[in-house]
Amino acid sequence: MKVSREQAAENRERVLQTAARLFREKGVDGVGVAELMQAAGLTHGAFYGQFSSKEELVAEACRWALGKTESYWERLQAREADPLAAVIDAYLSPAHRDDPGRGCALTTLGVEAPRRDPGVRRAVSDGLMNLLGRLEGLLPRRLQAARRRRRALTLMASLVGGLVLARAVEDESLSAEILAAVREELAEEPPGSGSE
Amino acid sequence: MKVSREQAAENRERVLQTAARLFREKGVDGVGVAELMQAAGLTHGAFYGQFSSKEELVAEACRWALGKTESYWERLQAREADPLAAVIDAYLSPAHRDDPGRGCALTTLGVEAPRRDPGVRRAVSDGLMNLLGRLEGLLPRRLQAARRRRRALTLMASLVGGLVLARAVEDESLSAEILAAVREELAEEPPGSGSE
DNA sequence: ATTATCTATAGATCTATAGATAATGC
DNA sequence: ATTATCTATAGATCTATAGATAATGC
Repeated sequence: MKVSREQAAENRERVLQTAARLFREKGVDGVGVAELMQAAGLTHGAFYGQFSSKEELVAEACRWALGKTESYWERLQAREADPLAAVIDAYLSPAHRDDPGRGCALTTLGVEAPRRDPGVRRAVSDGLMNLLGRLEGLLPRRLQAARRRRRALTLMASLVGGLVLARAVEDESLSAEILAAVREELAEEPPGSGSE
Repeated sequence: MKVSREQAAENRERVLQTAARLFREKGVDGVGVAELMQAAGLTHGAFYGQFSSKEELVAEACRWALGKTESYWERLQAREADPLAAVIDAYLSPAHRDDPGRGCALTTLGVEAPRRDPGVRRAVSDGLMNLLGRLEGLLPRRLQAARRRRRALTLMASLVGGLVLARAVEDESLSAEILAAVREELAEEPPGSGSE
């Protein structure tokens, strides 16, 4: 049965959101189109009216997920007294670690990007560049632009790596230690010193 | 046809090495047992005489790959004047970025660990702990043990995240910029200051 | 009339196993 | 006799498509 144009757009959005969650949780190859569509409350066949291939969906899901992370950072920036510390603490929190399905896609889909279609890599690149821009904006103004840039790149790397490692290990106490270590070290390093 | 016990051990080792490479390159779900065995020069069926399941092979391949990285670091430590700088430069080199099949498994299999069997997580945890121990040993002695530990954890996170991001992006110049930024920032930060 | 969604299926994969084969090693 | 490897296949999945259905929107 056909649905209204509006309903169809809603359905598509729901597929995208479901895909973004399942791909992050189980990996792209760990989720079939049929399973995905069932989770979104639609049938397998309806998928190909919405997307031309699974790979196209992967790219759009990456873009969608990274956009969500960016708008989350934007909200933090608007309401927190120390937005940089807020981003770091939220990123390296146990809650983020334990919820990859809703978390930053760089730590999940980002690792799959190199072996996927150019569209996926494009989506990840764009998302990363946007997040880097946000981070740069949170760093102290007194730093030279080139320093801020370098600092933002390294910060992003530490966040991503810290979360990946905290998720990878089996031992809960080691995992908590990783999160705390990176958090503390990022906080302590005089981030605006520029005086090496 | 049966082969000698020695030959059988060689075959098993070759399967392990092939698996460690292909899993890192294409992801665990991206390689079938049949494809893998063919690449190792054996038949599909021979696999189940060597391993009880694909998942068991994944765990052993993780352990094998991380062991290789550790012995590589050990070699650097033995022959380089500044072994810490050597490890960092090698890790964040374009050569490492462009050869995931032979590179550090934390950046590839590490991300898959959370969704795999406990044996895989165990292998990754053990490998990571060994690498962390090596890193701690490379940090300046004058630092307190707790500081060294924290520094090693953060360093490892920056290395892993930097490599993951450098591989994820499409744009070669952005990728090179990421590697250089993390390398420089890790070198500049007075790694033994302890004077925040 | 158009089109979003449905059911059903083709064709290609996947892991794992069963049973045969042939060389090793007692 | 044992056993590492082989061929062949079962049974379950996977992506993608073809053709039917039924509600929307002109």
